[in-house]
Amino acid sequence: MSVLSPFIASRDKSVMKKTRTKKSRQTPTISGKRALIPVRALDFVMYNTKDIRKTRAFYQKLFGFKRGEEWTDWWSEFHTAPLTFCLNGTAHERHPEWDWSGAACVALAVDDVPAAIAKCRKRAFPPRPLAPNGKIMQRTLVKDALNATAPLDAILLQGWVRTRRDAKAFSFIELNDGSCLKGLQIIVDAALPDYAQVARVNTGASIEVSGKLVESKGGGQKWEVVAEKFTVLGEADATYPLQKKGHTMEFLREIAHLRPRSNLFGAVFRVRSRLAYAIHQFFQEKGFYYVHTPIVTASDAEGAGDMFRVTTLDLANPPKTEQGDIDHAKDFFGKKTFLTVSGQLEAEIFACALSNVYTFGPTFRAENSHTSRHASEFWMIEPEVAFCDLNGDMELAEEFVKYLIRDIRAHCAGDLEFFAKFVDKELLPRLDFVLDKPFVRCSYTEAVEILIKSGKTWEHPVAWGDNLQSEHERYLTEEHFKCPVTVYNYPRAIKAFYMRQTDGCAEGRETVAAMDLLVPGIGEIIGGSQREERLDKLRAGMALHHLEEKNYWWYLDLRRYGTVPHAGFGLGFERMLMFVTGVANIRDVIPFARTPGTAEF
RNA sequence: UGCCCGGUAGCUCAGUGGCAGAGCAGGUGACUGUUAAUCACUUGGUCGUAGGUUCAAUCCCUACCCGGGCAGCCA
Repeated sequence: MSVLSPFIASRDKSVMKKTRTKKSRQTPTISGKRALIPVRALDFVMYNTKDIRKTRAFYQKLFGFKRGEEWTDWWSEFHTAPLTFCLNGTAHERHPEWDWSGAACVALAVDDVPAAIAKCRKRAFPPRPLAPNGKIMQRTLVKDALNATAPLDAILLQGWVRTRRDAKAFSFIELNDGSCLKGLQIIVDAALPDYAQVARVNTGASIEVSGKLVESKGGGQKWEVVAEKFTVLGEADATYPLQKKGHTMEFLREIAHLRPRSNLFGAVFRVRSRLAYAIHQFFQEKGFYYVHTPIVTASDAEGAGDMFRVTTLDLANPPKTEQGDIDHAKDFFGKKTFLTVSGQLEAEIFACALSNVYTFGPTFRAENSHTSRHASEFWMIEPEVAFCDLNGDMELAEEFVKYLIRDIRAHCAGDLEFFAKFVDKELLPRLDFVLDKPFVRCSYTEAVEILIKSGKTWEHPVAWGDNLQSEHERYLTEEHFKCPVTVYNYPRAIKAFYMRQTDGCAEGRETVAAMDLLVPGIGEIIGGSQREERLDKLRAGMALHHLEEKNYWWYLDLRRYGTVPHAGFGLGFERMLMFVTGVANIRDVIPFARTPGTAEF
């Protein structure tokens, strides 16, 4: 077969009309010696281009064919080779088997029409199954199929095989498409013409099945699908790492590209998605505005851990000043820059304009932490509220945490049951307990007294003025109160410069309006404070922490012009997710975790 | 970063100073409306890497790498 000449659909109104019919979108059609060959969205460029020479130039550039080469040459290559190319900066892979459905059309004049059509048919995915009424079937998600209220004569499912069990006259296939935890059982009768394909199906293969949704004859599930058409889309051989047997979390972490297909991680990431949604919903319902704070920042001393440097300087040969130091003025931003550890200072700016705001985005800590609850890259939610004091802040934090738990309880019930069964038996009672009870509020000073009176021997001794250690926080929330605890009013010296000094403190017992929300099992999940709104006190705080005012001129301006009391907090998104799912390691609630020494995927 | 534990088949793990083991997965066959199906047979290994001790090291010692736990730092 050879293609004689290109024919752009838009140049011929009659052809253009045909391209818009549904039928022509599915299969090539013939009109005299002209074949209508459906192509995918990319080719819409051709379809819409008025000037054929521009189109040629576009494809010349795209495929690198030279002027004078026959159109035929590159066109045929276009249709035979899987191509990778770049359009509008996006890399696409041209799969050799295209799904023609929904495609635009380009008309070609060919000398051997049947051969051209045969070629196209071969390249396209098998045609979408037709329902009894002749319409193309739409895919049904497993989640929706399982919720069916009546049998269905025609259903189309696509997904991945979890397990196959062969019987004498048919096979059972458990299909999962990630839409929910549960899979759907597929029955493939050995008499079916497609049955030969079942032998190619192992755990992990991707398949497409159409057939009838019927009530299951066996126990264990309400619905099952009796296949009428069965297609293997992608095989998975014996090297597929996910087996039917349970895997350790550590092993699954090493195959982060496949672990979302496991029950546990599918559930974790569905809940993660819902939790993110619930966070926005909570704040939006309360009239908070969402602020995007910068990820690259020049503020390097917020007292929240070590920061990652951001630079375009040649590290092997950096520009130097006359004194021999690295000349940061020559760097991309003209100064030293870092990845942010918090959006709080910027959020304060917006709170002092829009009143109620929140941020929700990634933050970065270059701490060399090797624990189950620290990551180098994590997401944080930071509400900031104008005209709000510490009490209002604590109330908001409590309401927020309870709202999120209630939302996940209501919308992720199936996934939570799975966690309760396999991850943390106490999960559901604990979540309900948290919902029922008001959080305990306890001042730092009271907490220190409780710890001293406990009679426990501490690895780290308790003394007023020292930070509460992990063991102390755990004792308070897990043993003493057995409930989430908000500890507030911490010693001034151990907290950040921007926290509001408490009025009327005794000499040597100065505190600031800080609060930490501690929850059983995880420890600190929220840290927040009322911000110092008085210019003179803020400057004193900066002096105490040895910070240079010139680096915070804009922050100080907020106190110079129309200052207001305001407060906010930071909630670690992943820590909340750990609390809600019972998953013990932060690396297992992040799709692709970044921790010291690990940035795979 | 400190302390502790671990690294043996694709996965989960036993094991011993003297020929390397099981279950699951894979393969073959049987059986079966099955539910991580079952039964029989079977393929599969530089015992993390590099040194050292020893007649002999997967095992004992040292260093390093990787993973996990706890602590610090924090959310």
